[in-house]
Amino acid sequence: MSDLEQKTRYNPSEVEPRIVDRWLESGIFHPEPEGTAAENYSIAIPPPNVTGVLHMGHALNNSVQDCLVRRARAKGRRTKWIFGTDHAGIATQTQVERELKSLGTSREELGRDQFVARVWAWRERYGYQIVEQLKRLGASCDYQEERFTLDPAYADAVLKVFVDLYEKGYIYRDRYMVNWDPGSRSAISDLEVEDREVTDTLYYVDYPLESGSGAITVATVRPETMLADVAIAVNPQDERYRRLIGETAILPLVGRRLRIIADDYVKTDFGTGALKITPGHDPNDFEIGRRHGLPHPSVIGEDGRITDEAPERFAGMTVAEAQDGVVAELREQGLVSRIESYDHTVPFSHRSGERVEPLISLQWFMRMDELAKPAIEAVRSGRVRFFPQRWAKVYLDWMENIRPWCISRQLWWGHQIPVWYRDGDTHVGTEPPDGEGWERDPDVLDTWFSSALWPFATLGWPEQTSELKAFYPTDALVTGRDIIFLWVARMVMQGLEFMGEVPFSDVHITSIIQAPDGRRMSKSLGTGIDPLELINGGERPPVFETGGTFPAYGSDAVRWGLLVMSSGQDVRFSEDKVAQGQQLTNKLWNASRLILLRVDPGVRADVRPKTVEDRWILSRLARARQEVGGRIERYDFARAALELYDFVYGELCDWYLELVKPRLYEGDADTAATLLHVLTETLAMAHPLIPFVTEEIYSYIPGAEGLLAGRVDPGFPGERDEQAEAALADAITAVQAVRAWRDSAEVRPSAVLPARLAASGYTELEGQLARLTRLELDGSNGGSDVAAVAAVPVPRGAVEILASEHVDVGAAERKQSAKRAELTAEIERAQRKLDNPGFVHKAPAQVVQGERDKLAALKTELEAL
RNA sequence: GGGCGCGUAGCUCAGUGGGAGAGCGCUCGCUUCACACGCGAGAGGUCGCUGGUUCGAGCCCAGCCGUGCCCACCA
Repeated sequence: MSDLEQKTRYNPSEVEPRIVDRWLESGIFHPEPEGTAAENYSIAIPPPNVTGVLHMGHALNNSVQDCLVRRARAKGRRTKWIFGTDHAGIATQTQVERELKSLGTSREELGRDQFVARVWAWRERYGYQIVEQLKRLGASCDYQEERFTLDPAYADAVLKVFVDLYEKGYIYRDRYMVNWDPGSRSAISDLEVEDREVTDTLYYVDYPLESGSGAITVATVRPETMLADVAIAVNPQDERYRRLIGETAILPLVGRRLRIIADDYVKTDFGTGALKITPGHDPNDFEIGRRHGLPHPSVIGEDGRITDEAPERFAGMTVAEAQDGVVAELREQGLVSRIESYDHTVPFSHRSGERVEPLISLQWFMRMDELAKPAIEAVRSGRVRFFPQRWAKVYLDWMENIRPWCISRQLWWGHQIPVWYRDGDTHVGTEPPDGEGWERDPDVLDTWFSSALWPFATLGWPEQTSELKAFYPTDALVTGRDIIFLWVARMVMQGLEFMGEVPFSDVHITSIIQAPDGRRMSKSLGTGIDPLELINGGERPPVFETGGTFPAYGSDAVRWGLLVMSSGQDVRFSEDKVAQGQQLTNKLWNASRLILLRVDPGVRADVRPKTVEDRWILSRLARARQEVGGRIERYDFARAALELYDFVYGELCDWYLELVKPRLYEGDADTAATLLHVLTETLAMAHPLIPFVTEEIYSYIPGAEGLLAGRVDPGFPGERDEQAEAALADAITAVQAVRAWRDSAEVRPSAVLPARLAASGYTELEGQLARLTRLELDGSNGGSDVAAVAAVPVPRGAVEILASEHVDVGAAERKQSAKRAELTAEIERAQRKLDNPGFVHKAPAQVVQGERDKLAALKTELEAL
């Protein structure tokens, strides 16, 4: 134990990796699948992208989950944190394609099989990075049962779900307008589209009437799409155009005849009131086209270039080139009557960042309305609860207006759709059809389709495994609000559909941590902060104006800091909070050193209170244990973290350890036993929040067995002791009052002053009061004969300071008069309140009495001055 | 256009009906035998604005101002 002597600072870099190894070797993170889900506790991790790296969102999210999971273990529940990674279709494919490009090749050149093999190799190379990072963070996942969304068993589950839903009529294939992402050259779902504010040019274009009597003017921000116009629509009520309905206009540059049709969709007070209809390239026009039975030619291809359905001179151009070309020709012909700058929102691909091209395409869709019904009911009835609650409304609003989901993606990395075609025949099944000539659908499923099965597919479904019985449904889901629709909602729907039970009962939506300057944390913006740089030390990114490097804060500090930052609101990252966490670990370390270096190695932790301060700390510990544990269970991690900090600093270290030092130095066995008990229970209480330092200290506690991470809480936290709490509260107030007075009287800190205690109720604590304030209260300095030079008010009386060379009476007096004014004001306020009949009659008796007591106390204090 | 948040000490944030809080920063003082990543003592807030409800409002209600996010098919 001699090494403790040397280590005056806690060094997380040395300790934490060692502790991780001990945990992993112990096997305590892997529960055997026994019992039922109702008895056990489980959480399914939001699977990180297999080739991803840990970012701040992961760090927070997993700190939260680890806190819950460690708390559950301490309560003695069989606990499983279901672990694994996601194949992340687009993200992973994009990474590999980028590499191919740098090598001068492409996926097309490699061919599908080669390419997919290449992605698997990529996964082998980078897939363990994030796993190791989670271990470093201290996340106590069941790493022995790691899942991957492309594992053979998982893939079987995905295909089975597809086939089942197809057979139920929920999944169908349709030629429909989709969001085409030219970046990934795939369709994407509505949820993967983000609107961005863009300044475009609005062109007013004259379309000549066939009759030769003038023209009809339309406004458009996308003149290039006019090449696919099939009609012009006006509102049937619009007096300006009513006579033109049924007439024909001529599409400039193309020469196509466009019927002028009437549709209520068209706003009379917007643009020119005449709308060009391009069903192939605009979602609204597509709907209008359907209503009017119009064709929907396409002039923009999936490669983002103009097709040969357009006049030959435009074919092959990019969209931007085509726009320039079209506008130039229209200008030449004098058909652009006006242009103006126009701000509006435009869809962009969330993944590739490219402007989404609405295209008509043959895709697989999933009808969601039937599946949504029970999922809505599950939240309405409270079988699934959101924390904070307001997110339930967000979920419900979306669910109630749910639309079909485009589930096919034109990628190669993912679950290939289990559908085969031959001539006009279609085979849908988990196995390929018999016979020759069948061709499999080349598309893969949206990654979220497989993620939606995560809580049960990870446990062996569709087999009826003991894992499923033991751990489904899970207890909590912890995630960010950005994937409530993408993931949470879909898990609820699929869980209900295939397991007949919700996948989790609680959904905790975490805060989002922004960069210190308030911007979104993002790699591309340069605003990201790498959690591992905080843990291990590293260069401060440019978002920090201070520059320099992070000290190696350690995981505990980062975890504590993140938890205390995330009280439910979005919050700016604050390095100070991480530093505060580090100080907490160091404080706990040193408090433990004080105890462990002084207690006799033969002593064992036990509850053997001898004094009022012993009873006080036991009472405060009981309160803190209840508070910290309760806060964690209510998903109030910020408060749990602060409660812990306040107990360790404000009660254990500032007061109890100071009070108990003399007895500790004397080697009193009862004191040592009680101290060990308090320390052990403090460590246990703190462990879910700061697991490393607590585990490390625990290993030094005499008689402590096994790992703290595997220790089951003894349960009942103990009784509160009101009498001891009141006595110490007064003593603390008194000590602080005397210290403040000493400071104001400019008394040297080391000087011992003769004084007299003229207050009641301090018998048990008089000696401590004297020691902590450096007063001599034993009466040997003259007793009642000597005149007091000052009186320091304390609860129920005063401490009278006797004449001494150390006292600067003048300085003290100046301070005292300020204090007197303050007291007088407060007395007046309390008196006024009590003089108010409304208050006395209507306020609760307890409150009125409290005010009376306060007034009396204030008066006593003023008198003592 | 609709919805949900937020505006409290110089900074980052707690605080949901009864005497305004924390961390950091700042001031003063301490090499007190666990910790100078420490200890003790302080300074510093018309709780965005305006009304209302209440005996009592940072907290509840209404409006306004500022700010952020989500949803939504106005060319």
